[in-house]
Amino acid sequence: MKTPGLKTIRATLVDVDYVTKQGRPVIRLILKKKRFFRLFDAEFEPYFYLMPQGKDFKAAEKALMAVSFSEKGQKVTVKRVEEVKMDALGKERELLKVVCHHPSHVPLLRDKVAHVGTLYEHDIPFARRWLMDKRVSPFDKVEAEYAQEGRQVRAVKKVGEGSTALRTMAFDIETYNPKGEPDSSKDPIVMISEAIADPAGGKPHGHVITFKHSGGMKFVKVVESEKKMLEEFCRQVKEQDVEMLLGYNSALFDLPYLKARAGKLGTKLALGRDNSDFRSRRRGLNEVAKITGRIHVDLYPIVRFLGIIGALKTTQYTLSAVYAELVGRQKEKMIKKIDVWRMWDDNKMREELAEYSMNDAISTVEVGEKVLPMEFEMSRLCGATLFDVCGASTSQLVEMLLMRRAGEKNMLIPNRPRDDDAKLREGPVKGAYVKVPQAGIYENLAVLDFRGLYPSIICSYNIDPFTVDCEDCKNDGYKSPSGHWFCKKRKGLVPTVLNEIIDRRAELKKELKKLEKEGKVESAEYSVLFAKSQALKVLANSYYGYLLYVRSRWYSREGGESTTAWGRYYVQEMEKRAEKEGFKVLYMDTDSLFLQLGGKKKEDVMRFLSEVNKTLPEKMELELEGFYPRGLFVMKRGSERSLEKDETPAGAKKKYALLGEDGRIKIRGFELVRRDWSRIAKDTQMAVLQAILKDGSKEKAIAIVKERVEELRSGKAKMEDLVIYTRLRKSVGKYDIISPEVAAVKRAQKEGVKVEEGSLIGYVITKGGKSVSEKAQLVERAKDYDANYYIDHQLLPPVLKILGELGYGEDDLKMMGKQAKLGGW
DNA sequence: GCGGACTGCTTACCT
DNA sequence: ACAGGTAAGCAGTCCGCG
Repeated sequence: MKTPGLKTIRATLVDVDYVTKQGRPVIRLILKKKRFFRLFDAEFEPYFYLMPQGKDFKAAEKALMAVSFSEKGQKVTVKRVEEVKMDALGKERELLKVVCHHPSHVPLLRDKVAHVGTLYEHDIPFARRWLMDKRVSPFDKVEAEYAQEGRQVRAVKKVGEGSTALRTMAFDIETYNPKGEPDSSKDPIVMISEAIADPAGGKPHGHVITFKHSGGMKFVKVVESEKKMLEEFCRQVKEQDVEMLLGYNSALFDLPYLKARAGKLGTKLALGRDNSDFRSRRRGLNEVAKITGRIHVDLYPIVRFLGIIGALKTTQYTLSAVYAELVGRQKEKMIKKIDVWRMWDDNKMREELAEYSMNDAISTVEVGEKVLPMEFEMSRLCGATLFDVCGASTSQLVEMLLMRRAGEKNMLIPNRPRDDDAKLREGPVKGAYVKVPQAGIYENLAVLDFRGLYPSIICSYNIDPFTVDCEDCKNDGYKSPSGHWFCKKRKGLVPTVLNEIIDRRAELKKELKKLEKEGKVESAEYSVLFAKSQALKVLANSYYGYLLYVRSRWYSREGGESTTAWGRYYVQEMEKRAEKEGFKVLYMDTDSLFLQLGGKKKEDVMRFLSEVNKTLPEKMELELEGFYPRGLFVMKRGSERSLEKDETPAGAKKKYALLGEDGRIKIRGFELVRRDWSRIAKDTQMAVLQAILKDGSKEKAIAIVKERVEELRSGKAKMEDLVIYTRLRKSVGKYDIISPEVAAVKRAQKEGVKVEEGSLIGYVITKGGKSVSEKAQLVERAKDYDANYYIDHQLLPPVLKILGELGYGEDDLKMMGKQAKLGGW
């Protein structure tokens, strides 16, 4: 495509946003070739769709064109109206496309034209709309034709996959904090560290900028004052031509603090390419910050997101905890944040503080290297900027992708429900099936599960809000066990997109396997493919939840109900077949079956799998999760009594331990995987489990328990092993019931301790008081501990449950409990 | 007034 | 501010007993 007077550039599209110039919106692109390169699009017009009430399109058009009003000094009118045909809410319809002068007019017009008809797509962010309509995504390689004058884009198209390599700097600040929390109106920033990522994948390197001598290390740069330090930091960002700036909680802490100090000291925080600082914007619950001409990414919300979807095991989201898990080793330098001010004041400690600070910035880069690849892929996939994707919830990601595909298919995007409509969608939906296990120890188990059960059902049965109970397919649609049926003629958007995701992921997994065979696990190619596969997995697993999410655009209660109904049907069908084959089905949860092999062999399991898979719909597959020499299900609390009647003891659901063939133990649901149990209880339960599953030795197990009881009783237990952690989800006053953690917080608050809503509370049960709540004290304030509580309520119950399965009689266990109470060991 | 049974609130887990 | 299913502890209440 060559047009006279136009230039062409091939580069990676990195970012899109818009500004207003002389009242008109101008799309701004950042492309990257060697450096960032800006292009503009002043021609792109904001618009929305309108479905007129009644059939009179001409009258509607007239009414729209007649709208004219002023708001905040600007005149608002409709620029143009076009008639369009779209696949709208399940059928072909005519609609009006209403073109406006400015994106900010859309919400203003919304109310003024509501009487003409129903509005659609009136809340699509303008830059995203541009990406959708131009059919390009961030991190695509694009070819753009532009007029040299004003760098106006005339045409843009995707020509391949772009590079995600950006010049990346991470930064971190240390603040003076004599009061615990720093106060930006008084307390200076004492150090700023910055680390530059090595494009070749090596260790990051960087500097610490400070204004007092901090040891003789090379990386420390001493300037005269705090003000000079801020200026030096900005100068570095500029000089290094930083394209991506990373921080950890930088949107909420570092950047605002830097800005406040800059204001106080009479200087500017010139981080942007236009020397501006940053702009904060609320998004959902969290705040995000944009820096002009660079990509600022706060890793904290990303890490939280990974935690929520279960990709991270840590329950603490401090940089060091996250670093330890992601990078696989402890951070080199650890200090307590409370000590920063003391270290700064101490000439001998300042060097250590500088090392710590440097280390924080370096760790931030490394955490970024672990979590960003998936975000890049998500951005490419959903056609939304990194800014939009980072820290977005799974429902937002699913929705971004659906909206994008809807646009490509000329399908109208359904509206998000209003608050009151969302309320109407509330109400219970029957979910998965869970089989009650029989408590006991078993030998030779096989665990089977359906690969991606819900996604495969949604695809196989075309489950979508606009295919459900379709009139044409009343008699020959896909009939779900819940009584609804789904169209066989038109494929819904949800299953279409989900299908693409599943197929693409299957391809990627093949490629990954191939690379694994070639020993290329460490290669860059492998990590890119892995990140893609991760992004697809996150999305695929979110569609079912999204169907039932009351605020979703593609909500379908019937679809969700049918998905779980089919799920229950298939997993129970597999149970019947397995039993018929001669396996005993011990336990099932949602998509999995635990078989007891009994006299049968592994080959019988494999044969069973291939047999049943022949009969399942194409997208559905039952897989072998693994073989386990031993497994344990424990009694449900309170079901001990039924033992007297010689009934089979009912096991607890969602609690089991399996011994793998490799000797590893897989544990689900036990106290020892919960953070609201003390470490001593969890460690002991683990030790007992090991002794029993691995060694089959109850003597060993009992010895461990005795030892720990003695430790507690004699007062030798370490405080840190006694802490119970619980999240304080509401503010203290809002609780109907004063549980131990709430009582502990209340007591601490009375003495001036500040506890934030949503923070993790660590408390210890002490000797003072009658009820557990009265005895609870925050760990920092606890002086002693109540040995009896820890023995009877923490240590013994979890282990007795396990020992109970070893034929260790109930009476023996009771004795052990009593003896513990009496201290008679 | 007491203790046991039960309910409801709450958290964190499983898939 | 993605879904439902589940265990479990503690507070608080109810109830029978005396």
